[in-house]
Order: sequence, then structure tokens, then C-alpha cells
Amino acid sequence: MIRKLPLGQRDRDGQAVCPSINVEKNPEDLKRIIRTMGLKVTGQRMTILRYLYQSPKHITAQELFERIQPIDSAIGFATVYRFLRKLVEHDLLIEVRMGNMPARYELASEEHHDHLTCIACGAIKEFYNEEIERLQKVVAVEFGFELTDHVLELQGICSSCRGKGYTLEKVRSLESSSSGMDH
Amino acid sequence: MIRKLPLGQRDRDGQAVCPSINVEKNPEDLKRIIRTMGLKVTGQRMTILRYLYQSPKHITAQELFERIQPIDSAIGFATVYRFLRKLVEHDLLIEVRMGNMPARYELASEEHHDHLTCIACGAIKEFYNEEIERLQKVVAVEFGFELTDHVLELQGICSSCRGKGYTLEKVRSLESSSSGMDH
DNA sequence: ATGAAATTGAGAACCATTATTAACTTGACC
DNA sequence: GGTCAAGTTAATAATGGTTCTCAATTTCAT
Repeated sequence: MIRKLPLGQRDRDGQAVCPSINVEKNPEDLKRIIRTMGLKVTGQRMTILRYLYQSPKHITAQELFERIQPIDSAIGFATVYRFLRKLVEHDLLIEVRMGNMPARYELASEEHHDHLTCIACGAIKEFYNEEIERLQKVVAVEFGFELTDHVLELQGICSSCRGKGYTLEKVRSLESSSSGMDH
Repeated sequence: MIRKLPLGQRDRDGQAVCPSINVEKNPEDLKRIIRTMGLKVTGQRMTILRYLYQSPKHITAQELFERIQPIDSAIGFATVYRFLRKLVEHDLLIEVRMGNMPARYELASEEHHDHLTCIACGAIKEFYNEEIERLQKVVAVEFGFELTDHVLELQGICSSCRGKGYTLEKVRSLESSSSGMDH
């Protein structure tokens, strides 16, 4: 059966598709991290940060907020957004943007990598290609730029979805029929 | 003097930074294009399409709307957005997204290329690197994906801005002081 | 010319994100 | 351990880009 999921969404809801960090940080570590950013230690920040260290990657601010609610129901989403911004600012978190989807976050503790997304099921694969990285620097230098950041996102159809009969055309028509049409 | 411009914006407002197409298409061509998309020919669509063929690249929907207003003041921005979407859908236009900035559009008639943006002045350079393109395909194949699209955006500081004393840190602090700060 | 279907403009709605604000914490200093 | 300025918070309003709604208008196959 062919079911369309919004681009970038994970297909097993509530479950991690690539749970990889899951490093229980002790409270002292968390506090040190927060203080190092020049911020005060609060219960909310501890909760958010603790959760981030065990959460699946590529989580959105909304998802994070919803999952934290049961733990500390008094946390507002403005707080989540604010703190996420701070974490990104201080390079503890990486903000991944795909198309016009909400931003997704992942801990920056891992090595740098880029993303390969399936436009049919939303699965996200990570990859790192040294040669591509090197060539990017070469390109920047050729233009006289000092490279500060880059975004490389590949989109395609994974083998599993191809097996289920998905093609670019099929995905596109599903996209426009599900919402885009002018009645 | 150091002045901050929103990321992705062009620095000579109202003037094309890279006017490159400027192909006067005759009305018959335009009509054919619209019909080929399975759409009806209307004055609005003709105006928008005609304008797109002479407009600078990397224009936003808003900018396009504002520039079309004087030509046909009765065009609503819903129409502009709607038609742009159709054009993207039919691969006549390429939608370029940078960070959380509004989408920018360029005619797809040119060869494929990627972008290199200056985070200080917003200048946009285009480049094409065959080896990077090839490696992307290799990566996709390794994961069993059929590549349908990709986004590669490099960010950096151009030589001119570096000469004016811009650094990553300076740009970041300007960004957060201009709007981001918590009172 | 006619009329079904497509298109339009205006404005409301949407959604992710950010600002505002008054009340509440935190922690440096005592 | 108390004080208090500075930082933080939750709720909510606001923002900005984009999309939807809908009644009125236009297109075009016949």
C-alpha cells in the first residue's frame, strides 16, 4: 500500500529511526555545559538538555517540546525554542533544514556529515564523503570565500520505496493531490 | 562602515546583481509554455512569465510581486505564489532555499549549478563542479537511493567583506544583536 | 455565443518561529 | 541562609512567508 508522508518526517512515529547518542550525561556535566554557554542553570534547561542527549536525532522543536511535556508539563515551547537557539549558537547543536520543513536538530558531538533523504518515506541517511568536503573548500577558495558552513542535502528514493513502486512522478502527484490543489 | 544585511539578500537593491537571462520571449512562446503545463493562458500569467524572463535571478516571490505591481496593479500575491509553484512543479523554475530565508527563484533554463553565499553582504555566486556532482551520485548509489534532487549551498565570507573586517564571529554577533536578543 | 471548468484577488488561515511581559528563579555577594 | 539585580520563564501575542477559501470573473472547447 502506498502511503504518503510529509518530506523529512520519520516513518515510525515516536520511535527513533536512528537513535545513536543515548549517552546518559550526569547532571554535573549538563550544568557545566549550560554554564559554559554563559547561561544560568534552570530545571527547564536541564530537562531539555538531558532529553537531547537521549533523543533520536533529527528531532524538530515541536517534537522535542511534545516529548518533554510529560516529563515537565510546565515547560513552554518558547523556552524550548529559545534554548535550542542558544545551543545552536554555541555549536552544541546542529540545525538541519530540509526544504520548507521545520528545522531539525542533532547533537554536534558527532562528526560532521550530510544527509540523504527519501522523498517517499522520509527516511534519513547520513553520510560523509571526504572528497566532497575537500572540493567544497576548493570551490570556496576559487571564489575568494572563507568557508564558514555548508549544506548538502541529497534527495532520492530509497530502494525499499522503489520496490513498493514509488517513482519521482508518483511522489509528486501524491504531494500535489494531498494538499496543493486549487479546488 | 559595517552594515548588516539579512542573509541571502542582494546588496544593490532594485538592481540586478546577476542579470543574465534577459531573453525577450515573444508572446507566442510564453503562451506555449503555459499551455504545455496544462494551464490556461491569462494576462497575469503572461505578465509574470514575461517578467521572469527578464528579471534578475534569485528573486523572491515578494520581490517579484512588488515589481509586477506597477505593470499590472491588479495582480494579487496569491496569484504570484500559485503560479510560481506551478512553474517549479513543471521544472521551469528552480526554487532555492537558504536557511530560513524566503525562497528564491531562478529560471531552470540554464545549466544546473550550486550556490555560494556571503553571510556578511548576501552576495550569491554560482558554481558548478562536475566532480562534486559525480560524487553525489556515487553516494546515493552506495545507499541504494535513486537520486532525484540535491541541494548544495556553501556559506562563507567573500574577500571584499573580509577586507572590511568581517569575521564569522562579527557576523554572528550582528545577527543576534539586531533581533535575536532576549531583552 | 455558451457554459463548464479554471482562474482570480482579497483576505483569512496556517505554521514555524520570535517578541513581549509580568511573575518567578538563580546565584554572587554579603 | 538572606538579599536582590540580572536572568529566565510561561502564556500569549505577534511576525513573516506561504497557502487556503470563496465568490466573482475569465478562458476556451464546443
